[in-house]
Amino acid sequence: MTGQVRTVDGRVAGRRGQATRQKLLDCLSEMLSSSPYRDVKVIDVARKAGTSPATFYQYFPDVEGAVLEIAEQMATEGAQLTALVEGRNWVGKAGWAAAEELVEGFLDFWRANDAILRVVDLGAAEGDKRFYKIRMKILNSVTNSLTESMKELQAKGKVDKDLSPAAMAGSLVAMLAAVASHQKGFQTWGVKQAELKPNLALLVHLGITGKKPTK
Amino acid sequence: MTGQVRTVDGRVAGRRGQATRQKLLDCLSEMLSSSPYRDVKVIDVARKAGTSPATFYQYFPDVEGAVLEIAEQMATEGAQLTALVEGRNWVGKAGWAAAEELVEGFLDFWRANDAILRVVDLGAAEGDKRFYKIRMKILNSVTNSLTESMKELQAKGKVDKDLSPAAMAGSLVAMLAAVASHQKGFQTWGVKQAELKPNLALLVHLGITGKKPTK
DNA sequence: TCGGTAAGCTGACGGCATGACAGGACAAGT
DNA sequence: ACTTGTCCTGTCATGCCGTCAGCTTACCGA
Repeated sequence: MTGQVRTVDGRVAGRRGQATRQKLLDCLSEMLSSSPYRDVKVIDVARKAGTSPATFYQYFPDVEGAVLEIAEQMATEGAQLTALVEGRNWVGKAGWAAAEELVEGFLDFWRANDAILRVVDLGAAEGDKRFYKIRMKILNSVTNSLTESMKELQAKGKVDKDLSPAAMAGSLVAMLAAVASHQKGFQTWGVKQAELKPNLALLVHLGITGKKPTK
Repeated sequence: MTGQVRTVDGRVAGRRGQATRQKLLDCLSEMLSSSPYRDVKVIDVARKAGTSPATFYQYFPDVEGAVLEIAEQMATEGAQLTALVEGRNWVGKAGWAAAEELVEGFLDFWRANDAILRVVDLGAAEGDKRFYKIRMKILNSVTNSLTESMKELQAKGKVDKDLSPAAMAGSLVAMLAAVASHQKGFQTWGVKQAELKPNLALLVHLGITGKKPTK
């Protein structure tokens, strides 16, 4: 499917090579969590991985290239987020549960990958299509499912027809992503995690169904 | 109030110095719009401003320091966003108008300052308190006003009392900020600007009042 | 008009990251 | 032990960073 792993100069990487490569990715990932993206240097990553800068450049064109790789891996895992929405029933108590679990799952995923997601967000906002695509890959899985759910509700006449499901789903998902990436901020400020989740769930429910949830 | 403008080594800047300083800030601002934050180099900014790198370091400790300056200026202008919420009536038609104008004003402000806001967002997400403070300065003006509005509605019994106004306002503002910073993305994808705004306004209205708007 | 003083700017330099290359180290098969 | 292809590193040219001494410019009081 994805073809073999190759070095920058075209050689196929063997077992040892792949291990080194992965170690570099892991170290980079760690560095992204601990220091500003702008200050992450190839030489530091290489040192941390117990190798030399030259080795880094054998597997990646530059830091950005390696980041894209990590992001790609994460995006693949992120596809599982679809499961949070797909086949859900948005009516009655089940609807409230669906909203709650969506919020929960989303925040968890974001917390687990916050460092790399920050960089992806920045890249996407700066207009880099490669990052944008990755961000889409993650968000689309949720957005599309939500859009479908809303369309169904519209078809049954339970939601105003003049709403754009895509825009609504997109806005909700953007909200979740934004809140998720500033979770620490909310905490530092006055808002507790416990208060945040029900509010988000409420907004999601209101947005999708147009009605207050029955808890 | 703000004291005099000073160089890094403590001298007070005169008229000429301030002009140079401002020119550097303008050029930096421009560069942030046209190239990735990570790739903005002091030497490029200096060249663009028709001066030397050494001059840059006379006024700013580093690129980040200069960015903070720009962000500070923007945050001051951003305080006017409060006007979009303060003293608003959220009942009936006026409520819908309030929601619409809030969304409109927010997206406009973001579009006008997207480059610097991206960087502020990143800095805040990375945990830098200085950037976080600036982000707060902008968002708080809106968040606090919204929180007050909700509390009033709660006092009148028009909104559930078990909701946290702060969390709700924070979530809504975070949503607006997120959607605003990915406006281009939404367009590139299938969602049109014209569809986006009413949906956001609807969500804001639903979140604040708990009810569907009367248009 | 004429210094004197402080502001303003720059050339130059050591230091470090980048990115390329060639050659040596290593593992696996014969 | 030898060969082959993979893997790593020493080294080097290049370019940016951040700092300093020192030069130029503007302002001001005598």
